[in-house]
Amino acid sequence: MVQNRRLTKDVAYYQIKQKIIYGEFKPDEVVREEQLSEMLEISRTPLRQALQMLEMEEFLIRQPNGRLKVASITKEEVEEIFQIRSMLEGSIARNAATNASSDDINVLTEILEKLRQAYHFGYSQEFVTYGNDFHDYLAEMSGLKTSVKLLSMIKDHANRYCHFVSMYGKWSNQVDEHALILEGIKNKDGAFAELAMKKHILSTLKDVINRIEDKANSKIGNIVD
Amino acid sequence: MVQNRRLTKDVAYYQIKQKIIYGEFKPDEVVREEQLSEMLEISRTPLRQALQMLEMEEFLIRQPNGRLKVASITKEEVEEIFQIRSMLEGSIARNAATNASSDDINVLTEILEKLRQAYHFGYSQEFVTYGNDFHDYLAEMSGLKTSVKLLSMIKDHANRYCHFVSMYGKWSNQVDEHALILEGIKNKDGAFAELAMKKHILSTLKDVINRIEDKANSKIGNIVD
DNA sequence: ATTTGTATAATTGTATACATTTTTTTCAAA
DNA sequence: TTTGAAAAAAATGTATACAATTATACAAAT
Repeated sequence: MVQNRRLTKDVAYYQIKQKIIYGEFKPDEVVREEQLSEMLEISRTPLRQALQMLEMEEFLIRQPNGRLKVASITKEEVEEIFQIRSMLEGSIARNAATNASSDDINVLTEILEKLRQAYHFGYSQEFVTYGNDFHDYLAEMSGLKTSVKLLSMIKDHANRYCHFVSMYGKWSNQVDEHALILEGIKNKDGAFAELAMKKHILSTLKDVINRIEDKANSKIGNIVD
Repeated sequence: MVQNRRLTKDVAYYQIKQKIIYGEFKPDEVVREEQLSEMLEISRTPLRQALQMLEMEEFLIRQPNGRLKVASITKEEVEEIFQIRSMLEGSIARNAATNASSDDINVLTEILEKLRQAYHFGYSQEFVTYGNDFHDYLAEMSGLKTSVKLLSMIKDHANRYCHFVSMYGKWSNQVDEHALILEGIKNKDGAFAELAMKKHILSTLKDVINRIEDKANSKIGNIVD
């Protein structure tokens, strides 16, 4: 009998990654294996598997002396990540438009409506969730496995930065931008959907950059650049 | 004293990856830890670190029962990889053109000349090497760390496929295409360099696809699609 | 006071033993 | 002959012991 097991390494991977994304582990902080294995109450063996994964994703950086430190976040890297996202998600939107079934369009329409409601009532947590749902559903539709894989690797880095500069509730025009993408998909217009998606991602980047400048001006928090 | 150590896991990672790329381990073949640890004469602990890396890069696929199998190669995935490469390397060429120093241009000119010679004399091994050198040097120049990282992950997958369909010596126009990219860089024309690079990558994809069709027609070898 | 060398502690790297899960085999009953 | 359950084997998952490397503390020399 084959069943999907919940492996210790995967749980550890997720937990450590969350701690990095949400700032419990700070940029450039050194993490030790014993410390982590005690914290997560697991042995070093599965822990090291988890650390290896995070090292591959460059959330953790192996120093020449073998110690691991939490990756730093620079503004330039975040800008690059959004540039890459605009290209990858652009392709995804184009392919999704080509492949779209009427069921797909119904699902996306529902997600968009929930996004609109969340925005209207100021539910920032739900707003982020439905936004992600929209993008994830498109990714699934596109069938572009490699693009989706690469995207998943870099998205969390961008999310980390967004949390770092407290982006929640700072988005502008996101509802309309998503609606425009859906418009292209409904019309099976791949080129339109691609362009709308690229604009949307770059507009999101602009929001993030504005937020960085706001924080820098008001001298709140310590922004790494 | 800090020194760069040669870790068992890294050696194992490289060796196993080579065996996958060059077909010693075949698509869908199941690999066992004990088998590999005996073959490489290392214990399971560093081996498992290496396997974890290859799993993250999707050269190895973890099945629900925990067994690892060598990833398959489909024509669609290769096409997608080249599409992504054209985008990433396009950006890289654009940034490289912006950043180019006269030293950089000299280095690239030398590499191009070596590439031309290798092509002229039919040295296919050197031809591939200098081609890679050209792209790697641009990648370094661009300063786009994330793009370079993602590229390195997907390139080896494409190389694997190229070896699979015996691409060596089947390239057309590569010398001229590289020359055109260099032209854009010399003129600091980012848009031109980006376009030339994109065309170059997609032209390479076309070569690969032609090769697939040739092989399919002549019934040589077993092509996965 | 600064540097250098050495002993000690701390940390990571590796091997191996054990636990758990999955697969295969065996063998009896239908 | 087929089926199914139980036992055995084989493979992966985890914990731990040990080895090798790196960092620290501190005394001695300059």
